Amino acid sequence: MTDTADQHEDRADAMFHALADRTRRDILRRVLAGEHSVSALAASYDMTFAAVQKHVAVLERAGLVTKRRSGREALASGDVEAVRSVGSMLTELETVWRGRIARIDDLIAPPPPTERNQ
Amino acid sequence: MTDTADQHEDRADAMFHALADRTRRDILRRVLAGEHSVSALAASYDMTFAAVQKHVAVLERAGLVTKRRSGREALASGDVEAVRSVGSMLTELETVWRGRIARIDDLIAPPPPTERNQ
DNA sequence: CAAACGTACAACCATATGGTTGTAGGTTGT
DNA sequence: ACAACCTACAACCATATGGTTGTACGTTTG
Repeated sequence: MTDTADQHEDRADAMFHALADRTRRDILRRVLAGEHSVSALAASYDMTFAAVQKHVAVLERAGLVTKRRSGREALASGDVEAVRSVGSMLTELETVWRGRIARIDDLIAPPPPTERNQ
Repeated sequence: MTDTADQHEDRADAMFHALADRTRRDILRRVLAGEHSVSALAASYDMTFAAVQKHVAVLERAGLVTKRRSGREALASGDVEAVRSVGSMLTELETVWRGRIARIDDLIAPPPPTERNQ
Protein backbone atom coordinates (compact mmCIF):
# COMPACT_ATOMS: atom_id res chain seq x y z
CA MET A 1 0.00 0.00 0.00
CA THR A 2 2.86 2.33 0.83
CA ASP A 3 4.40 0.87 -2.29
CA THR A 4 1.62 1.95 -4.65
CA ALA A 5 1.29 5.25 -2.79
CA ASP A 6 4.95 5.95 -3.49
CA GLN A 7 4.43 5.20 -7.18
CA HIS A 8 1.55 7.62 -7.19
CA GLU A 9 3.73 10.27 -5.58
CA ASP A 10 6.49 9.57 -8.10
CA ARG A 11 4.02 10.16 -10.93
CA ALA A 12 2.81 13.35 -9.29
CA ASP A 13 6.40 14.56 -8.89
CA ALA A 14 7.14 13.84 -12.55
CA MET A 15 3.95 15.43 -13.86
CA PHE A 16 4.10 18.63 -11.83
CA HIS A 17 7.79 18.96 -12.57
CA ALA A 18 7.13 18.52 -16.29
CA LEU A 19 4.51 21.27 -16.11
CA ALA A 20 6.75 23.62 -14.14
CA ASP A 21 8.52 24.97 -17.22
CA ARG A 22 6.91 27.38 -19.67
CA THR A 23 8.62 25.87 -22.71
CA ARG A 24 7.28 22.43 -21.79
CA ARG A 25 3.79 23.81 -21.18
CA ASP A 26 3.95 25.45 -24.60
CA ILE A 27 5.11 22.22 -26.22
CA LEU A 28 2.29 20.39 -24.46
CA ARG A 29 -0.26 22.89 -25.80
CA ARG A 30 1.00 22.35 -29.34
CA VAL A 31 1.00 18.57 -29.18
CA LEU A 32 -2.42 18.54 -27.53
CA ALA A 33 -3.67 20.50 -30.54
CA GLY A 34 -2.12 17.96 -32.91
CA GLU A 35 0.88 15.75 -33.66
CA HIS A 36 4.19 17.51 -34.22
CA SER A 37 7.61 16.13 -35.03
CA VAL A 38 10.36 17.01 -32.58
CA SER A 39 12.19 19.05 -35.20
CA ALA A 40 9.00 20.95 -36.09
CA LEU A 41 8.63 21.80 -32.39
CA ALA A 42 12.30 22.74 -32.13
CA ALA A 43 11.87 25.27 -34.96
CA SER A 44 9.49 27.24 -32.72
CA TYR A 45 11.95 27.98 -29.94
CA ASP A 46 15.11 29.96 -29.53
CA MET A 47 17.15 27.00 -28.33
CA THR A 48 18.91 24.02 -29.82
CA PHE A 49 17.19 20.91 -31.11
CA ALA A 50 18.80 18.90 -28.31
CA ALA A 51 17.27 21.16 -25.65
CA VAL A 52 13.77 20.77 -27.13
CA GLN A 53 14.34 17.05 -27.52
CA LYS A 54 15.10 16.87 -23.79
CA HIS A 55 11.94 18.82 -22.93
CA VAL A 56 9.87 16.39 -24.99
CA ALA A 57 11.60 13.51 -23.19
CA VAL A 58 10.64 15.00 -19.81
CA LEU A 59 7.02 15.30 -20.91
CA GLU A 60 7.15 11.75 -22.24
CA ARG A 61 8.58 10.31 -19.01
CA ALA A 62 5.79 12.08 -17.12
CA GLY A 63 3.28 10.39 -19.41
CA LEU A 64 1.90 13.71 -20.66
CA VAL A 65 3.13 13.08 -24.19
CA THR A 66 3.45 9.96 -26.31
CA LYS A 67 5.68 9.52 -29.35
CA ARG A 68 5.31 7.33 -32.39
CA ARG A 69 7.79 6.75 -35.14
CA SER A 70 7.04 7.70 -38.74
CA GLY A 71 10.03 7.14 -40.99
CA ARG A 72 12.83 9.34 -39.79
CA GLU A 73 10.70 11.58 -37.65
CA ALA A 74 9.21 11.12 -34.18
CA LEU A 75 5.66 12.44 -33.90
CA ALA A 76 4.70 13.70 -30.46
CA SER A 77 1.12 13.80 -29.26
CA GLY A 78 -0.40 15.14 -26.04
CA ASP A 79 -2.26 12.75 -23.73
CA VAL A 80 -5.41 14.43 -22.41
CA GLU A 81 -6.10 11.63 -19.94
CA ALA A 82 -2.78 12.36 -18.25
CA VAL A 83 -3.66 16.06 -18.04
CA ARG A 84 -6.98 15.12 -16.47
CA SER A 85 -5.23 12.88 -13.95
CA VAL A 86 -3.23 15.91 -12.81
CA GLY A 87 -6.53 17.74 -12.50
CA SER A 88 -7.89 15.04 -10.22
CA MET A 89 -4.88 15.38 -7.93
CA LEU A 90 -5.92 19.00 -7.47
CA THR A 91 -9.53 18.00 -6.95
CA GLU A 92 -8.33 15.68 -4.20
CA LEU A 93 -6.68 18.68 -2.52
CA GLU A 94 -9.92 20.65 -2.77
CA THR A 95 -11.68 17.74 -1.11
CA VAL A 96 -9.32 17.99 1.84
CA TRP A 97 -10.19 21.67 2.07
CA ARG A 98 -13.93 20.94 2.08
CA GLY A 99 -13.25 18.77 5.10
CA ARG A 100 -11.97 21.84 6.89
CA ILE A 101 -15.16 23.72 6.10
CA ALA A 102 -17.29 20.79 7.21
CA ARG A 103 -15.41 20.77 10.52
CA ILE A 104 -16.02 24.50 10.96
CA ASP A 105 -19.71 23.93 10.26
CA ASP A 106 -19.70 21.28 12.99
CA LEU A 107 -18.62 23.91 15.48
CA ILE A 108 -21.64 26.00 14.52
CA ALA A 109 -24.16 23.17 14.21
CA PRO A 110 -22.86 19.89 15.63
CA PRO A 111 -24.17 16.76 13.84
CA PRO A 112 -26.69 14.41 15.53
CA PRO A 113 -24.89 12.24 18.14
CA THR A 114 -24.48 9.06 16.05
CA GLU A 115 -21.34 8.10 17.91
CA ARG A 116 -19.66 9.36 21.05
CA ASN A 117 -16.15 10.83 20.50
CA GLN A 118 -14.02 9.73 23.42
CA MET B 1 -0.01 42.14 -23.29
CA THR B 2 3.17 40.09 -23.47
CA ASP B 3 3.89 41.68 -20.11
CA THR B 4 0.82 40.27 -18.36
CA ALA B 5 1.24 36.98 -20.19
CA ASP B 6 4.75 36.69 -18.77
CA GLN B 7 3.45 37.34 -15.27
CA HIS B 8 0.90 34.61 -15.80
CA GLU B 9 3.63 32.22 -16.92
CA ASP B 10 5.74 33.22 -13.92
CA ARG B 11 2.85 32.33 -11.61
CA ALA B 12 2.35 29.03 -13.42
CA ASP B 13 6.06 28.22 -13.10
CA ALA B 14 5.98 28.99 -9.36
CA MET B 15 2.78 27.04 -8.70
CA PHE B 16 3.68 23.90 -10.62
CA HIS B 17 7.17 23.96 -9.18
CA ALA B 18 5.75 24.28 -5.66
CA LEU B 19 3.54 21.27 -6.32
CA ALA B 20 6.37 19.20 -7.79
CA ASP B 21 7.63 18.03 -4.41
CA ARG B 22 5.86 15.43 -2.27
CA THR B 23 6.76 17.10 1.01
CA ARG B 24 5.28 20.37 -0.20
CA ARG B 25 2.13 18.63 -1.46
CA ASP B 26 1.78 16.97 1.93
CA ILE B 27 2.24 20.29 3.72
CA LEU B 28 -0.36 21.82 1.42
CA ARG B 29 -2.82 19.05 2.27
CA ARG B 30 -2.37 19.68 5.97
CA VAL B 31 -2.75 23.44 5.79
CA LEU B 32 -5.76 23.10 3.49
CA ALA B 33 -7.36 20.98 6.20
CA GLY B 34 -6.59 23.66 8.80
CA GLU B 35 -4.06 26.17 10.11
CA HIS B 36 -0.75 24.78 11.33
CA SER B 37 2.28 26.51 12.78
CA VAL B 38 5.54 25.96 10.93
CA SER B 39 7.04 24.08 13.88
CA ALA B 40 3.94 21.86 14.13
CA LEU B 41 4.41 21.03 10.45
CA ALA B 42 8.14 20.49 10.91
CA ALA B 43 7.44 17.91 13.63
CA SER B 44 5.79 15.71 10.98
CA TYR B 45 8.81 15.26 8.75
CA ASP B 46 12.19 13.67 9.01
CA MET B 47 14.11 16.82 8.17
CA THR B 48 15.19 19.97 9.97
CA PHE B 49 12.91 22.85 10.87
CA ALA B 50 14.81 25.06 8.43
CA ALA B 51 14.09 22.68 5.54
CA VAL B 52 10.35 22.66 6.29
CA GLN B 53 10.41 26.42 6.76
CA LYS B 54 11.87 26.72 3.24
CA HIS B 55 9.17 24.45 1.80
CA VAL B 56 6.48 26.61 3.38
CA ALA B 57 8.21 29.68 1.92
CA VAL B 58 8.10 28.13 -1.56
CA LEU B 59 4.38 27.43 -1.18
CA GLU B 60 3.86 30.96 0.11
CA ARG B 61 5.73 32.59 -2.80
CA ALA B 62 3.58 30.54 -5.17
CA GLY B 63 0.49 31.91 -3.45
CA LEU B 64 -0.73 28.46 -2.45
CA VAL B 65 -0.29 29.17 1.23
CA THR B 66 -0.73 32.30 3.35
CA LYS B 67 0.78 32.94 6.74
CA ARG B 68 -0.42 35.03 9.64
CA ARG B 69 1.38 35.85 12.82
CA SER B 70 0.04 34.78 16.19
CA GLY B 71 2.42 35.62 18.99
CA ARG B 72 5.64 33.78 18.40
CA GLU B 73 4.27 31.35 15.90
CA ALA B 74 3.46 31.67 12.20
CA LEU B 75 0.19 29.98 11.25
CA ALA B 76 0.07 28.68 7.69
CA SER B 77 -3.18 28.19 5.82
CA GLY B 78 -3.86 26.73 2.36
CA ASP B 79 -5.48 28.92 -0.28
CA VAL B 80 -8.11 26.92 -2.18
CA GLU B 81 -8.61 29.64 -4.75
CA ALA B 82 -4.96 29.31 -5.74
CA VAL B 83 -5.37 25.54 -6.08
CA ARG B 84 -8.41 26.14 -8.29
CA SER B 85 -6.45 28.57 -10.45
CA VAL B 86 -3.94 25.79 -11.13
CA GLY B 87 -6.89 23.62 -12.09
CA SER B 88 -8.07 26.17 -14.61
CA MET B 89 -4.65 26.19 -16.25
CA LEU B 90 -5.17 22.49 -16.87
CA THR B 91 -8.69 23.09 -18.13
CA GLU B 92 -7.23 25.56 -20.59
CA LEU B 93 -4.97 22.77 -21.87
CA GLU B 94 -7.96 20.46 -22.26
CA THR B 95 -9.67 23.17 -24.27
CA VAL B 96 -6.76 23.22 -26.70
CA TRP B 97 -7.17 19.47 -27.05
CA ARG B 98 -10.89 19.79 -27.81
CA GLY B 99 -9.86 22.05 -30.68
CA ARG B 100 -7.92 19.15 -32.13
CA ILE B 101 -10.97 16.94 -31.99
CA ALA B 102 -13.13 19.66 -33.55
CA ARG B 103 -10.64 19.87 -36.40
CA ILE B 104 -10.74 16.12 -36.93
CA ASP B 105 -14.53 16.30 -37.03
CA ASP B 106 -14.19 18.98 -39.72
CA LEU B 107 -12.34 16.49 -41.91
CA ILE B 108 -15.25 14.11 -41.63
CA ALA B 109 -18.03 16.68 -41.94
CA PRO B 110 -16.68 20.03 -43.22
CA PRO B 111 -18.56 23.07 -41.95
CA PRO B 112 -20.75 25.15 -44.32
CA PRO B 113 -18.55 27.33 -46.58
CA THR B 114 -18.86 30.61 -44.67
CA GLU B 115 -15.41 31.77 -45.77
CA ARG B 116 -12.89 30.56 -48.36
CA ASN B 117 -9.58 29.26 -46.88
CA GLN B 118 -6.76 30.46 -49.14
C1' DC C 1 26.22 6.15 -53.31
C1' DA C 2 26.44 10.57 -51.15
C1' DA C 3 24.43 14.37 -49.03
C1' DA C 4 20.99 16.17 -46.17
C1' DC C 5 17.68 15.38 -42.62
C1' DG C 6 15.67 13.82 -38.06
C1' DT C 7 16.65 11.69 -33.93
C1' DA C 8 19.09 10.12 -29.84
C1' DC C 9 22.41 10.47 -26.47
C1' DA C 10 26.83 11.50 -24.09
C1' DA C 11 29.74 14.98 -22.05
C1' DC C 12 30.12 19.27 -20.25
C1' DC C 13 28.93 23.80 -17.80
C1' DA C 14 26.48 27.32 -15.01
C1' DT C 15 22.87 27.81 -12.08
C1' DA C 16 18.97 26.20 -9.22
C1' DT C 17 17.35 23.15 -5.71
C1' DG C 18 16.87 20.64 -1.34
C1' DG C 19 19.11 19.67 2.35
C1' DT C 20 22.34 20.89 6.35
C1' DT C 21 24.32 23.92 10.40
C1' DG C 22 24.71 28.22 12.66
C1' DT C 23 23.25 32.75 14.21
C1' DA C 24 20.05 36.18 15.69
C1' DG C 25 15.71 38.24 17.24
C1' DG C 26 10.96 38.32 19.00
C1' DT C 27 7.58 35.74 22.44
C1' DT C 28 6.17 33.02 26.29
C1' DG C 29 6.49 31.10 30.82
C1' DT C 30 8.90 30.79 35.55
C1' DA D 1 15.58 38.42 34.38
C1' DC D 2 16.26 34.13 32.25
C1' DA D 3 15.44 29.98 29.92
C1' DA D 4 12.93 27.78 26.46
C1' DC D 5 10.48 28.22 22.19
C1' DC D 6 9.35 29.71 17.35
C1' DT D 7 10.77 31.88 13.47
C1' DA D 8 13.83 33.80 9.92
C1' DC D 9 17.73 33.85 7.25
C1' DA D 10 22.62 33.37 5.81
C1' DA D 11 26.25 30.27 4.43
C1' DC D 12 27.46 26.08 2.74
C1' DC D 13 27.28 21.49 0.16
C1' DA D 14 25.84 17.74 -3.03
C1' DT D 15 22.95 16.87 -6.60
C1' DA D 16 19.52 18.06 -10.19
C1' DT D 17 18.28 20.94 -14.00
C1' DG D 18 18.39 23.44 -18.39
C1' DG D 19 21.18 24.67 -21.59
C1' DT D 20 25.26 23.86 -24.87
C1' DT D 21 28.33 21.12 -28.41
C1' DG D 22 29.65 16.93 -30.50
C1' DT D 23 28.98 12.29 -32.21
C1' DA D 24 26.52 8.44 -34.12
C1' DC D 25 22.92 6.16 -36.58
C1' DG D 26 18.73 5.36 -39.37
C1' DT D 27 15.87 7.56 -43.31
C1' DT D 28 14.96 10.17 -47.29
C1' DT D 29 16.32 12.32 -51.55
C1' DG D 30 19.23 13.73 -55.54
